[in-house]
Amino acid sequence: MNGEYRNTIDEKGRLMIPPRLREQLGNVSELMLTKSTDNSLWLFTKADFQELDAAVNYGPLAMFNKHSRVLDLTVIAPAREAELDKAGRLSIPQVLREYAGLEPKTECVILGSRNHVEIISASAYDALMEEYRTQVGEAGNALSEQRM
Amino acid sequence: MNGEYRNTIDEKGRLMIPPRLREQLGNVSELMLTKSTDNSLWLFTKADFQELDAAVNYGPLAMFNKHSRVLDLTVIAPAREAELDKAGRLSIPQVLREYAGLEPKTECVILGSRNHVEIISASAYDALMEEYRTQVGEAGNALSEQRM
DNA sequence: TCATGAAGTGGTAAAATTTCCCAAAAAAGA
DNA sequence: TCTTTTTTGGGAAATTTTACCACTTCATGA
Repeated sequence: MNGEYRNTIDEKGRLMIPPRLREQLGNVSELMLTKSTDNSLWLFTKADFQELDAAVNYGPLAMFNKHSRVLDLTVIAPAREAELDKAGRLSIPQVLREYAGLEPKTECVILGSRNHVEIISASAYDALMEEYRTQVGEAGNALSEQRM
Repeated sequence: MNGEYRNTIDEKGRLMIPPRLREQLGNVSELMLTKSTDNSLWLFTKADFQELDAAVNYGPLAMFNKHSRVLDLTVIAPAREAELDKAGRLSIPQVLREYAGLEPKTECVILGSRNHVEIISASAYDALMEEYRTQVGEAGNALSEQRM
């Protein structure tokens, strides 16, 4: 999934997902919306989310595993079922809106990334990009060494 | 089970469990409420709790196994039967309230996680998240190595 | 024994929010 | 330009939340 788009949250807390991204999500109606790790939100198809959930919470005693618990409480547990209305809009529950700083009328960036859509306020996005652009070189070197 | 919600304990020590989570608990009336590992509480259906109990206390000699005993005494043994009233409210026994720092009028976070609901005071939650968010990268790496 | 009151339990009605849907407006494509 | 698709806004219905009230139980002391 790819593509960067911008849109504003309307007065009712809804965000329009561009048709291209809807299509890439498979025009599926069952979605999951959750917190990411950077004050942004991630939107998955339910199937993809469940795969992630299963990988994090593996086995009946996962709740006692520190690593599982960290990922579960930060990313998996906060997830909410979501779907797009007939006009392709996503309504974002209040807890998630607050986490991502998405008050009504906020401009935000909508990014297609691999198996999910990332939703982030424009201001948080700009700040994040400023930080990440300084790290691109380093990240690229480190990753390519790991893989070769 | 998924979803994050916030609510306050009422003057009588009761906490309203949001309809979405009630539904995910299967609208069952027989529940078990117990201590978790982080000054929070876990709410299970009786069936799921028994499953956990069985996983922790495996075999007739579990009581001699140090690990079983640790988990049993900290998490399984303190469990109390619980049920929700017609308005979906949970009354929390005093011992458990004290463990989790949940006095009346305390704001708390209610999280659906896998097969249970986690109940934690808002202040404890914020502290925990601050800690956990710094550990997400590490946890993700550790888990993905284990699983591959 | 009975009145009193505190603490817990159960319920209701109104207010606020969310969800769902429709239709007009705008944009895009032919 | 005309048709089709997309976007925006708003209204109505349904749900959820809040605030409040009534009742039971239990302990106390007159």
